[in-house]
Amino acid sequence: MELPKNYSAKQAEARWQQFWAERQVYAWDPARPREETFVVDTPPPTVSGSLHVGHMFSYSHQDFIVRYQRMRGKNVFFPIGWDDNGLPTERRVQNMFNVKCEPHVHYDPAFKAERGRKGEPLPISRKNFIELCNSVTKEDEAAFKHLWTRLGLSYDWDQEYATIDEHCRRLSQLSFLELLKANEVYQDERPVMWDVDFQTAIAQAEVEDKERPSAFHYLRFGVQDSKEYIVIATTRPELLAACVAVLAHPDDARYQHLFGKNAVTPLFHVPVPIMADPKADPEKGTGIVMVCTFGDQTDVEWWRQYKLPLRQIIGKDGHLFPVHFVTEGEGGAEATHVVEAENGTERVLSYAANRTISSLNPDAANLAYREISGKYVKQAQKKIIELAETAGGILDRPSNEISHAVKFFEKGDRPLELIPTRQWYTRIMDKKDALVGQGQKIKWHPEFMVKRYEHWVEGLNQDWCLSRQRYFGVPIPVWYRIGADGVVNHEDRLVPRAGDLPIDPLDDVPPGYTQEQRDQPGGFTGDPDVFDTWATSSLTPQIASRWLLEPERHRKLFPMDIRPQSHEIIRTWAFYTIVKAYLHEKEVPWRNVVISGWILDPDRKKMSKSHGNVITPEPLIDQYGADSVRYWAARARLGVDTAYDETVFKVGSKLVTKLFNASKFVLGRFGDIDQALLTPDRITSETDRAVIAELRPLIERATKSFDAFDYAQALQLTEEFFWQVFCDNYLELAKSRTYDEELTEGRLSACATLRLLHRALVRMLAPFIPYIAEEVWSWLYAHDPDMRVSVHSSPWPSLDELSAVPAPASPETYGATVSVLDAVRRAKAEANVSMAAPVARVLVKAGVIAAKALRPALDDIQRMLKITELELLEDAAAAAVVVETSLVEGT
RNA sequence: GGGCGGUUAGCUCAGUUGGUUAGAGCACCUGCCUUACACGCAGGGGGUCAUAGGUUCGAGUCCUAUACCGCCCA
Repeated sequence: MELPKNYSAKQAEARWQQFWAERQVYAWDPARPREETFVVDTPPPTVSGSLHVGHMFSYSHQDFIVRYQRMRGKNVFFPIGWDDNGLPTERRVQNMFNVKCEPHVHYDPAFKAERGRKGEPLPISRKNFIELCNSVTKEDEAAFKHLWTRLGLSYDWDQEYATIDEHCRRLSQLSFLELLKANEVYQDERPVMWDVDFQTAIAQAEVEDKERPSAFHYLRFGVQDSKEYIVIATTRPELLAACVAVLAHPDDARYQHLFGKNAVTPLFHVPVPIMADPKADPEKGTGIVMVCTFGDQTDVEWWRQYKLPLRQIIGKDGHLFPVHFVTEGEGGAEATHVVEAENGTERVLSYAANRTISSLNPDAANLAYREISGKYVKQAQKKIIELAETAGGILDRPSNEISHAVKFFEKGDRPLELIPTRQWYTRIMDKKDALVGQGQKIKWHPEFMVKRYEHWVEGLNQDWCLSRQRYFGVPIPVWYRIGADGVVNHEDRLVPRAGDLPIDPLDDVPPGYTQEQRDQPGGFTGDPDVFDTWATSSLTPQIASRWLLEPERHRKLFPMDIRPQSHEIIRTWAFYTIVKAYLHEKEVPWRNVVISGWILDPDRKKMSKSHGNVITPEPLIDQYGADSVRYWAARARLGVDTAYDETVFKVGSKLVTKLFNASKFVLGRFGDIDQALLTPDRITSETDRAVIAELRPLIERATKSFDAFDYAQALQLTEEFFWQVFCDNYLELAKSRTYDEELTEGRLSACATLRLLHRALVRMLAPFIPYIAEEVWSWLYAHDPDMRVSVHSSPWPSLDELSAVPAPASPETYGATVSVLDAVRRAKAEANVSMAAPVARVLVKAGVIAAKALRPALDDIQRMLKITELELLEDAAAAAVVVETSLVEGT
């Protein structure tokens, strides 16, 4: 066989990609039983995010494990999906084409989006918007698929899915309908965490605390029918008009005499009750707190507990909306909610446009409110302080600056507000203990990661908000009846038949109705919202197994064996998936969770677009080759964050080159010899048996590591053995025998050993560096009767393969031999001569056992190091092997 | 403030469950073009294992506290 001088990763990669695809090397076989199957719940990456090295890192980790399992004979089920549904895609489309979705705009079938369009965002219809999202995700998916293929990830592409595709929409809606039947989801109108820019509700899992500068402002509240005043410290003075009560700790001596009286808000002159509550912290501010609808979660609790009125002044868009102050009794009761027709769809609004608040001085209150009405929260705050300064006697003392945690939507730019809206929820608060228990039934790798899950579940404080007021998502498959009076009855739901799924309630019609009845009195209306993207992503095991659609297949795949993922999504993806598996089947979704760490930048900072330290993956493959990139990923242990270090790619390249060269060499040594002459029983030399004795513990330890998902350990052990034991020592030692002109026993023994070791090592490196491994496999072993054409379908090395080779007479032969090699090589190095330089005389003194171990290896040692005269002295007193080297005769 | 993890050579990381003199790669220095490989081979310098206590015949490894870094949660 003619082999090139250098290995061309680029050419080899393309060739083997095609080979693997054509031969269906990675296809799952649905006919084989569950016990022989290894099932992976692969994370579908968010395709709208930018590709960076972190992707190649964690996705390679799964592939090491999967390739190992495949070689262990498992029928591997390794699907891949794309998470394209949701906000990131919407945002990407908005930025790319400078458009915005306006549901009242009519569909334009001829609409053509223009990339990089200038000017104001162009309003387009919901349908046009979704079409754009679909086309953009197609492009993004292609980019990911391209990268995954180049990286050599061994997915079964027949199992490909996308979380917005028809199958996923069907599964997601089916899951919802099942949970609705089981009363595990419900709809409720209550304050919910709301992003004012995206104008949607969000769930606890998507909240991020950010440290922000703020200030305590000290406001003097009057006390009704008294000259006294109380000072309240607040960070949100703009909510003053939404104040509904004032609370202090029941034991707080300063406020005892005030409980039961009314405080009067400054500027707006609204009387509010002064109440005692143990949750008020006497140490915070002045110990007395104003309750507003709504400043924070505690306000919500107090509002509920004391049935306080709702004075919602912040709108869904983050502006303060108009409020009218009146004398008590005038203008009717304070409204809480109204229903408003919006874009032809009945939509609940959480405030009354004509709402009123009773004030002791409505004229002054209205005058003050006019100044802040319509402003954004932040500007309103500034204005309120100005008004207080101008009015005088309100600010008790200068404000003091603080820094505190403010809740943000993880993708949002402005603090979250609590806004009462109608949303769908999944019941999880009543299952916290059970969910902790489910987490404990799963094995986490590394083990301590289970704590993150447990703490997250224990810290949950609200049910999972499922609905999002967005467009590119899985529609909530529900319609509502409209009464004869034209009012939507949210209690009176219409649901689709399972067989009709997936549906879009804004396009499709509920059973028994016609399109003409949409949004008409006596007719129906569709739920306008979509699901939280996690409502679908949490079903990846069911999506892949096809669950209720193909129960037989589901039983073969669920629960799955492993869930690989990184640690930041334990609270989202892992958590929600555990929730769904529990709700639907009281099962764990997988038996193992395998957690990858992160790639940090060289300064140990998280890589992110905003830091500008993101590294694009593809050029790294171009430069170093896929195997080297995978090697880099394999060096990092599970769960451990690793600083980005490009020198590791170079180390990977060196390993690839070394394997190429060593393989070329062994091919040259035994490639032309009839294989039948190179069977393990031909291994008769003690040196050869000694090195095989070294291979046994390697196989055992690497196998054990891989079984525990510790691929990094397996690589380290194998690489070390390959380089040091195989290349640097054994190859050199056995080399001269392989050059015997006749097919001597010694030559055959050496060649059979080279073959045995090399054939095992190539397989053991194959999960990490699959391209070069397949390349050299194809030269030598693809047609061995006990092997397969692809190294990746061939069996992982086992001790059985070595059983025909007896153990060496002495277990110390290898160690003793190496110590002689080292000593003589050191002598040559110190004399600054070539390793090929002849050695006149070497005297080895060794104890009885060591001498016995060494004797059969002397010939190999002598030939390797070019020693003219080699003498072994058995010295019962020698504690160790002592080597005296004379390079030149007589020295 | 609570929890989890980390801190080992200039850099990136191992350290097989407590056992000789703490390792590797990169970088650095010295040689060597040896019939696979100079992307190589041989050799060398370089560490108070964050700090302070403790357990033990013996601690990088176990315990306690502290400091710093990171993540998660209030």
